[in-house]
Amino acid sequence: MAERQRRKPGETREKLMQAALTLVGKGRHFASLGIREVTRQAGVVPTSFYRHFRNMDDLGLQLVDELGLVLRRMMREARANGLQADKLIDESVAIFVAHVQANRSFFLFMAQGLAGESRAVREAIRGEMRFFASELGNDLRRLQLMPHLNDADLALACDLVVRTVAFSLTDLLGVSPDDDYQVGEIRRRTTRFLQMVLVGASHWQSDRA
Amino acid sequence: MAERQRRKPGETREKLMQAALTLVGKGRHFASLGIREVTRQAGVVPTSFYRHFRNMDDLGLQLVDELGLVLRRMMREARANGLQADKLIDESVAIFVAHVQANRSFFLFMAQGLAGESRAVREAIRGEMRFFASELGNDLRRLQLMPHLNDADLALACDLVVRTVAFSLTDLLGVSPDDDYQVGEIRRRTTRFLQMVLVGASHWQSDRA
DNA sequence: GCCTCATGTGTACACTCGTACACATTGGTG
DNA sequence: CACCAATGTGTACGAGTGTACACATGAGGC
Repeated sequence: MAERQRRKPGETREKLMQAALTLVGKGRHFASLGIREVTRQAGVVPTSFYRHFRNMDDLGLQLVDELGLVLRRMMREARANGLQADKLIDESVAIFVAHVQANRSFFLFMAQGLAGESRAVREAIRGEMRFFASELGNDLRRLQLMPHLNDADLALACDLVVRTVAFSLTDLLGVSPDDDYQVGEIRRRTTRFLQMVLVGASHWQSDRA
Repeated sequence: MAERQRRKPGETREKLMQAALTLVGKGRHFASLGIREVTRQAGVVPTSFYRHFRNMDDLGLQLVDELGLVLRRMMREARANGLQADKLIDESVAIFVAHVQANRSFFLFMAQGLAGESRAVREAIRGEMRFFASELGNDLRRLQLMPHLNDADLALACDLVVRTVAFSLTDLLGVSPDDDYQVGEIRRRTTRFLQMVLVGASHWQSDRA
């Protein structure tokens, strides 16, 4: 056990979370992972698992927390990018696609968790989506786009945008990340969806019965 | 074995599929089900499984086929319902909600399968959604709504509608079927989403750069 | 310098799992 | 009637699973 000395605190914990993500990235579903399987992938003895997590659901919840960080990074980059409205959708979608490719396993976990086995994980992921939508609402209000919408309708539109992007996520995860053509098609298609949603939002007030 | 005599052909096959759905309905994820577990729920010996399915993925694929029947029934009912445009969205959403409640396990399976472990099941479910969207396109064209859209843009709008409904599906499956208030909220919210999408589609052509 | 706590290891046990094999019973076809 | 294919049953085995328990080792506070 000479190599034990250089171990940082929390290292095994990270190895276990990373191991779960790796398995998900290899095509496994999170709900079908077992404790032994994860510890094996992490190169750790099974009993070590319990030093950090009570069970697999607990590990899932902590993964959602890290997922939150990934999403926040993505938002920050999108915000820093540009403010001219015409290219805004296009570039935001591009940033989204890039982040998904760079963190494929995380987003696979997110897509699985939306209809996953653990209610707690499901709701945690939905919470992240709600947060994302509300931040988007803040931005749109600040940029004075959609000034004719009241708060409730703006929130509705933002929710619809986030849902649309989330569904595109499952498209994106279904094709090989190296298949530039398919990825480009999904990017274009997502952009069109969002354009259509925003056209709907622009004409919303005036069209209501 | 006196009770063996009254067995119809294919009965065990149905019992197995129903057993898988039952387990999914109880909150389990399809990806985490095992052959023994399903046969136990079906009241059948494990080896019987292989008389009808090669493995769990195979059973999943056959479940998707049955899911197709459920979706077609739902479409037929929606079509038979009414043709006046103003209430069309409202009533279609109501029919959707009713069918989800009546076939909860099937739709749970569908929601899980969208990001499931088996690529074949994933693509089969997407195929069903594509079919649904194309039928919706036929109807909209026949009813002469959205006459200003060319075929590609109409298909785009229909795809967006189907995605929006599919996401609402996961909302609906997340609340108790007896919670009338929450179910009603989801129904109203879904209706608003679809209205917004259709407003976007109506103003699509004229707004494009 | 010692003691304690957080962390990691090794062993063990009772289950469950997928699946192979041989056998029993049926309904339909020659 | 004899026979076959389809379908169901029972048994068996090796591998994998969750987790309990006792033990080892390092870091930090007294």
